[in-house]
Amino acid sequence: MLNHEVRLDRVFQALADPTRRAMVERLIRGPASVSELAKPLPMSLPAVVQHLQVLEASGLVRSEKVGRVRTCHIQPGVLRAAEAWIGGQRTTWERRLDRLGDLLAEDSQDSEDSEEKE
Amino acid sequence: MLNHEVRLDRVFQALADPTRRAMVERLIRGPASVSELAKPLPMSLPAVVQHLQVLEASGLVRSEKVGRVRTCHIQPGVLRAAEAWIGGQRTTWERRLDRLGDLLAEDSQDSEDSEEKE
DNA sequence: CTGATACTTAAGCAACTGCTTGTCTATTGC
DNA sequence: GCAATAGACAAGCAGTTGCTTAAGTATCAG
Repeated sequence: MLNHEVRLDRVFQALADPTRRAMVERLIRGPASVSELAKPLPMSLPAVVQHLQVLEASGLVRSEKVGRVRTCHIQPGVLRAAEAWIGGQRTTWERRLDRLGDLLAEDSQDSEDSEEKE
Repeated sequence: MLNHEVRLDRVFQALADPTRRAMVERLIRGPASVSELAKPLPMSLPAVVQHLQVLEASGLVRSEKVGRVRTCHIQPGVLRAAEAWIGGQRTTWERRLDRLGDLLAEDSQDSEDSEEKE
């Protein structure tokens, strides 16, 4: 299960770099070899491979080598997990806003009864 | 406008640390002072302040000082921006799956006509 | 077999992170 | 005023990150 906290660390860490986000944006459109990934990027091939290792460690990307070419593809479930964490925070926030709204509504309607239960 | 790429960098970088995610999870339930934020965390107060600076630099959190206490609160729009980037990737992925599905459906129905347009 | 292709591995380096401790400055309560 | 509180500021330090260049290995094409 690999802790789930550590996994989120690695996913967000992986997405924190523009080069790696560009690689994700490329791979989301379909698999690619390492050199295809490297072609548009302004850096050496070993640098790209290192970014790829970060993406693989996060679980966002997998790759297999066939012959002399390594083909990389996205693992969309991990992307969804990151989205879910953020979404969870957002819904907590929205529920809190709702509760605050309810309290305000209560406050404005009761001038006859100053004590509410609890 | 502050480049939007750099902003995503900072947001994901901010979320990549478990301490900072814990601070976000705390603040999403309502504002808190620096020492309130620090209380559950196993580190010195200056360390917490440094994490707070990262969160502020990302735009995720704002704070104002009144008297001697600095009160921090979430800026939920920035959280939504990060969610939107991930969501955008996911929908691109899903559209791609749909297209692949369509192609497979075409392929399996036409044994009479081997050439499709383009 | 021979050269080109597609990576792989390793070492090195400047910059950045995530802490620490120590000191210092503003409030606030009495 | 005086002490306790809430935080600010700075230096230092081990470990990580994001590159680089240089040198390797394994395939494939002719």
